[in-house]
Amino acid sequence: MNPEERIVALLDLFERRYGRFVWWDAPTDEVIIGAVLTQQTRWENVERALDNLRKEGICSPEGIAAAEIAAIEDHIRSTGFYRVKTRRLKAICRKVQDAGGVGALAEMPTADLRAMLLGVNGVGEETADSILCYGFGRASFVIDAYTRRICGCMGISGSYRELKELFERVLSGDAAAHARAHGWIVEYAKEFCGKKRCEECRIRILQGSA
DNA sequence: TGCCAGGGATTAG
DNA sequence: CTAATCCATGGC
Repeated sequence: MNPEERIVALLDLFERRYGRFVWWDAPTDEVIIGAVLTQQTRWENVERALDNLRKEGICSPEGIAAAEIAAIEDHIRSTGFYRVKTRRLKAICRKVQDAGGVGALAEMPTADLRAMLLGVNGVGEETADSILCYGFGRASFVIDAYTRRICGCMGISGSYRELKELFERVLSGDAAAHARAHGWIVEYAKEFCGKKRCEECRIRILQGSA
């Protein structure tokens, strides 16, 4: 099987296993903030921080932009790296505001919006794609550590761009399919890519030969 | 107890 | 372009 065929087989396996569920369904405001908070951090710890921000009514670009540094640091401490993340939140929220708010961003072409997000200090490719895919419903595939791990098990490796383009070729512009596929990868990886369960993982059989 | 989590920036080779 | 290091809390 060639790489494209392996991805198709992988996604078929996932759909049969998990069905179609929405992995991350949150308002655009929260996706922008959550995407930064989840960098190198377990989601459960991010949820606590988001709860804190919601209670304070500052879980939005406007809220973060107006809030005190020390207050934000305190609310997001559970996510680790709280000082850099506060700086990053301030940076991206300021940028969103300057651009006219999320409503204005929603009107932008995907490529332009992606370039804009990447221009923010603290927003790399994965964070930008998460925001595009889950916050703005764009067909922009997210490559994370899990995706790399699973691709590696199928004998597929490559740069961020190469892997992203591989998935996007297979998913052909279907934004909802992009969101589902990445969600499946994370669920599967959490279930099987811990040390022990690796033997139970069925992905290796997708390598095929030749 | 030590290791690692849904990264990114910076610096060095 | 790859590798190492820093950022830091929380859970198993």
